[in-house]
Amino acid sequence: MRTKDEIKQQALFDATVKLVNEIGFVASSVNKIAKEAKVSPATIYVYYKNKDDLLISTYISIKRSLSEAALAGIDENMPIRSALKKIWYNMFDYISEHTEYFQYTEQFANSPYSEQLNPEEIEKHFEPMQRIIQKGIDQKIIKDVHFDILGAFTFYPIMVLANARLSRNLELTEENIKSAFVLAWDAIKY
Amino acid sequence: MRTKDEIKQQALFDATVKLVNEIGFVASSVNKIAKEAKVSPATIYVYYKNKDDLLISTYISIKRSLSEAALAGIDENMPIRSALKKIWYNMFDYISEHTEYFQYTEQFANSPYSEQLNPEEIEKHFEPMQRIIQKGIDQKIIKDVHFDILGAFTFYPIMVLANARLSRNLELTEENIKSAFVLAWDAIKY
Amino acid sequence: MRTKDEIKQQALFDATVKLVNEIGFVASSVNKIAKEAKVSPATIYVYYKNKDDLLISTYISIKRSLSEAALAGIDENMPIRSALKKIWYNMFDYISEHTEYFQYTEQFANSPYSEQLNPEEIEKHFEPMQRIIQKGIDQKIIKDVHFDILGAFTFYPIMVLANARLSRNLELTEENIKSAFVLAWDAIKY
Amino acid sequence: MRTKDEIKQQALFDATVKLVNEIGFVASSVNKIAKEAKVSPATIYVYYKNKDDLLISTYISIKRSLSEAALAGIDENMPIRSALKKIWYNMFDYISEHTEYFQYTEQFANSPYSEQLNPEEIEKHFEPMQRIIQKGIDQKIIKDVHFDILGAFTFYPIMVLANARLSRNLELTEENIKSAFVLAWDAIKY
DNA sequence: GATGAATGAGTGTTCATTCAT
DNA sequence: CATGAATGAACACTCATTCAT
Repeated sequence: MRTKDEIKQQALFDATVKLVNEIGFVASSVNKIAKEAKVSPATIYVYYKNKDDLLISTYISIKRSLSEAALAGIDENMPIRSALKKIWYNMFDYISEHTEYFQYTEQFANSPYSEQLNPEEIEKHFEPMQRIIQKGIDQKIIKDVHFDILGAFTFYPIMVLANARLSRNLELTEENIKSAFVLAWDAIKY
Repeated sequence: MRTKDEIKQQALFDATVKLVNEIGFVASSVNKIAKEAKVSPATIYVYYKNKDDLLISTYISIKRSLSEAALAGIDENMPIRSALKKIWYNMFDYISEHTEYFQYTEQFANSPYSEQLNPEEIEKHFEPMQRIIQKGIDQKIIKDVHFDILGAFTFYPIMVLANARLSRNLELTEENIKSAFVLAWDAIKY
Repeated sequence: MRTKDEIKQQALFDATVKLVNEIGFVASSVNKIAKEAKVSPATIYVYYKNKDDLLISTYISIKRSLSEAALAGIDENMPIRSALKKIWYNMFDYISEHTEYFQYTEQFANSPYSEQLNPEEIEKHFEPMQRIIQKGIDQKIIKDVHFDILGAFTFYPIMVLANARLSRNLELTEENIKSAFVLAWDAIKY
Repeated sequence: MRTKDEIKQQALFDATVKLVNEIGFVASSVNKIAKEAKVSPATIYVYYKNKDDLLISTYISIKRSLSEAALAGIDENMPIRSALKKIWYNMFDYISEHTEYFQYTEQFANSPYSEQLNPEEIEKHFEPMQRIIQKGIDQKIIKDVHFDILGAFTFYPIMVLANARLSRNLELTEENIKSAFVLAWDAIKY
């Protein structure tokens, strides 16, 4: 019964994201998630080893789809700046269309669950970005500093700006996004 | 009658920060915090209204001390770039000396507890930074964009770089900090 | 899956009544009731919404069975006096056989839990008595006064006399019950 | 400091009665009573051995004052019926003026605290009633049955009728009180 | 595979009481 | 005498997980 499986699993994914957004990580119990997904709590243990597994799988799932969205339409032969700009706008689009996914990852990344993650599991999805940036460094278009520093000024500000909790006063207008990319580029460009 | 015991309150603060760092927000129960502070669980309710109050007060306390540390030695008549650089290094120093405080705030800010915060309670401590930046904008030294955008490229990257969870591969050497400030300044300068 | 266990629910009912009798309402905690019923405290919440629900349900259950016992063998066409006498003796029998049920209701009725009761929920079981008395009034066999007054002299004294706490010195002999009914009848008869 | 003592003790008495009425026996904790009386919880233990002692003393206090009120203007040489009628009206007056005292005694009498009472402590206050009734029996004015039975039809119905919880539908008009006494007298008269 | 029942261990909080001043 | 601080034990209730079907 392949179909049935996937419907339940999707329902669990949706319920998990929804609940964590509405009531937070702490309050999102297995029973509540099960009820939200209209499934028995025991059923969760058919699909996942335990609660941690459910939460971690949900996180990975979102991260994978974020990276796919970010890389849509990217060709590694594009000019560096154009490629980064495209990625930037892709991310903003994705985040503003899926704020609930994004907020889930924010909560997850700062919880101890994240320690159970194999970091490479996530990083591999973002390798293309890393490759583009490395190319920029090699071509002396981008500053030659540690990748984490570049990332902190390229991608991380997106998270801050898209996070309603952290940027309460900022509207995500086209104008503002454009300005933000200018700052990002000025920061990293050679 | 006995008088309230400053030492106990400090022990509760320390225990809260320590436990949240070690086992995370979710697992940090009142009983565990009390045991860590070598105090009865009931005693917590002498000093705080409830668990939320304890966590929120701890957060505010840290934020206040971070802002004080950041502004140490700052004179608002200093040249803009020098002032920001000083703040930058102050923050790095503080965070690297108090990683546990910092990690606490990261977990807190992404938990639903943060919704109970009056945002102005925190923002007021960071007004001097805001004033310095505004002066830079007025003097056409800093780009004229929304403050939240400037902040996202000035102060938030510090958080990422100092956060061991997010920047696993980066060592916080003098060299790296220096590089990072260059990026920050390039991002925001006019 | 398992099915709900009638035996467990009965055990909870018995344990609740027993404990309230032995140690009183105040001291009858959920954990103690669970232990008495040889059940996990959590199991109580499978069968009842919360502690109040358990106590209220237990009360309603007893009241229903008391009214059923009181009305056993009653035909509304019997002569008024005979019917009331039969009810009287039924009540005494029931109460003396189930002192523990009765004492539970006494404690319950004088606790704030009783305010959560829908009064009609209870009263509906005692409507037949009310109808018999009304017939007595119509036939000028019983005094034409408010039903609550008649009740206070008919049924309530049973409670007092059967209550060991209130009538410590009285033995519930056949003789005494007979005498008591004479008083009740003299009080209400036209 | 005699005066101060009595003020505090009175405040504790008032607070106890008030709280038990408002939130019930179960919820009336020592700390809450102390706060209501504007006194430290520790102070209660200066005046009373423990919580039980406070509750029991409060009960005895009320019972004594009820009996005093009931016997006001009673001369043991009055005709039996007049004496009883006077007592009856006294009780109604007292109860309707002090419903909070009365409700306290109702809750107390049905709690396990009452087992710690020396019954004679209370009964001695009601001896005059008992003597009057005994005289009635001797004079063949009152039925020769056990005193507890007579009491169950004389004084207890007052409790029911005055108890708002038990007689929700009854207004305590002059008319109704008069009717009720007729029933009481008819019940016990020879 | 899927379920609701069942649970021991734990949750945040309040309890009656004692301590130190 | 009078107090607020302090507490271990208990409170009602929920947790993540397993059981029996």
